[in-house]
Amino acid sequence: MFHSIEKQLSRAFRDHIQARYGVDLPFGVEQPRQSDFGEMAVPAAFQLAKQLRQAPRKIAAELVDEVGPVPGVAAMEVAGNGYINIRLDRGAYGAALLADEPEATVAAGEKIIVEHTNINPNKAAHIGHVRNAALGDTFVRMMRALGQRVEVQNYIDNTGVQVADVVVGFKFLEDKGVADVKALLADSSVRFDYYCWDLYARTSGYYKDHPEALQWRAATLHSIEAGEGELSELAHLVADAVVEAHLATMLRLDVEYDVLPRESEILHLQFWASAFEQLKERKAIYLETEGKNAHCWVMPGLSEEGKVIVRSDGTVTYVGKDIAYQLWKFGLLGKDFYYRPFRKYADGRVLWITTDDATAERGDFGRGSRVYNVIDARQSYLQDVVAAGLRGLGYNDQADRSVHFSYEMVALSPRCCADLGIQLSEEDRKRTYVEVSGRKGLGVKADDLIDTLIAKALEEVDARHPESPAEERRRVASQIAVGALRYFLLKFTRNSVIAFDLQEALSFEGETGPYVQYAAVRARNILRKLEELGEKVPDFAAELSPEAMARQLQSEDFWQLLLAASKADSALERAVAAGEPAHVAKYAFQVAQAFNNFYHQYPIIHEENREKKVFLLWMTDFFRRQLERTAGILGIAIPDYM
RNA sequence: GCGCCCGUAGCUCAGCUGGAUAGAGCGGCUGGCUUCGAACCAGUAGGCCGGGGGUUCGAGUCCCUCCGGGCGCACCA
Repeated sequence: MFHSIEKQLSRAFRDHIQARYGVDLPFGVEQPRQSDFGEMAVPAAFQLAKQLRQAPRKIAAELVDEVGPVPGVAAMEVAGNGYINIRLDRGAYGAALLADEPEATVAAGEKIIVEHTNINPNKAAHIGHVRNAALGDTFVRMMRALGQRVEVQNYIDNTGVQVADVVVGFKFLEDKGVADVKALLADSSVRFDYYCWDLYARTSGYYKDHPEALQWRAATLHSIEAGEGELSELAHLVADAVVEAHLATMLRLDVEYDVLPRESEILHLQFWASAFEQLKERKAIYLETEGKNAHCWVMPGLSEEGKVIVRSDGTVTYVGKDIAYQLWKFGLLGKDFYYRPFRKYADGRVLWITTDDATAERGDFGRGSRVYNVIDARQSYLQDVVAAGLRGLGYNDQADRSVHFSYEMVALSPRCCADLGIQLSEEDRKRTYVEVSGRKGLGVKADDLIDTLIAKALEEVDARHPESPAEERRRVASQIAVGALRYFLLKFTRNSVIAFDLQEALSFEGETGPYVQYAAVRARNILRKLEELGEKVPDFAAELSPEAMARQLQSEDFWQLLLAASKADSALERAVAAGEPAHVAKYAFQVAQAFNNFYHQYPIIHEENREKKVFLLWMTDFFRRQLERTAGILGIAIPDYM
């Protein structure tokens, strides 16, 4: 509601300024610093003053006189040295919210592709991976909430060096073959992804002292590429099992995908060959004849030496494959995968996986008009190379619509390392944070963290609801844990490095997910309590006349509360435009805060004046809906009780 | 050396395409549970927005410069 008035207001002023002064003036509707200035402010007179060479206050006065009425706006006044402050018609505003008029959403024509998670399937997921997934998943939910069509891809690099290193660990360090690994997989006392976590760190360490062991890696990669031999079979065993583990971990956090494109298919279906032909044909890369990159195919431009795309031995680098993949996402490659259904989520959504089996189905994946790659900031150079590849092929539009949705890493605070018993060097101890490293096995595993959070939440739930069934308490604790974790990772803006602190992440008070959940639970409790007392939740539309609504909203307090609760669409649109899930998190917290304030200050069920009571109940229900919806966009469920 | 990011309250961070008196959480201090459950609420202290120039009617926000910190710049992914 707030947002639709914002849009109408902005349009009215823009049209009027265009007609009256002949200027197309892009300006945003602001929110005044002080609430007694009104609900919105238009700063257009300042910008116009520059062009018209007149005093802003005079222009503002003209605008107010001439712009004409805007639906929902009760008054406009000139303030300061040229602000136009807007006062809304409170009764009409409340009545519109009561009528629950649906907001106009964007017509979903084009498809947006979001790639996120993208964890190498060779070890357990860690906290940094969870930030990636939380950001990607939330951004997807945000766009879907605006009515956009979004496809979620989780790319699986099942043929890369990292998988190969774990295979090397199994085969050459532990002398385990296919049968042994299968036995390990069948052993329910072993968490396979954890096992690989340690093994990967061990193999990486081994290379350091035994550089000759790198030939094992080469042999493994060769076997994988050829698609034959025991090493290749081991690689598939490892990657498939770890992918399963990752999907399970992510499902705990309510993260789901539409399709899993795998590198093995990119290899077997020769995606790279098609991309290579295009790149050569359009001269986006050239064969270097001298210098250190001699005999390599190189993409010029980004650095002095250029970026090697094809090595002198003829193999393609990671970026090369990524260019092919990016071309496919836009439907520009001229090739497609085959697909088979991989699993069905509880909500009915089917997750597909790619296959090279030509008898399998064709699918409706890729061919996006806009692509977001959720990848950490350290890879921005490589993402630039990919975009440059598109440009080199003449796909400038697609390059522009190819967004590196970057975010900073999750590091560990020194205190957190101490809590986890991680030994630090003298040097690291002085730093404000320590970078996690899969190679060193240094990091917080996602499942461990979730388990710890659930245990802590369960203590709280047990203390408060000892009478509830254990299974139910467990579910509530799990929802609280996920709420806490997702909120914690989302409340930071993307380019802020998170110095992960266990104690902070375990907090359920203040600006946290549980705070938001608690507010929603309280709102529900009131409505439930009412029914327990033998009353019915009123038919608000029937009982609250426009006059009654206007009367109640004369209270400045109520008005401000309702205003705060009704800005979801405005907040959401800004957050999507800025690409910042943190803005939604912040908004959710503000609504929760407003509700807690309301809850504390006004007895609702015991209110004796009928009109006021109905109004208060409506406010409670309105807050509840807004809290549930906003939390839902953050991927945070509301427990039955807390 | 080159490129990107960061520097705002004791700590962790917001601050929307430049706008009115710089905000929140935590921590500190003071108060509030016989009430719709206190995972809550109210109050309070705490700031040359890293330094210096500039652009502008107006700068935490844009430009330049310096200082401090982080991350990239492989025939690894």
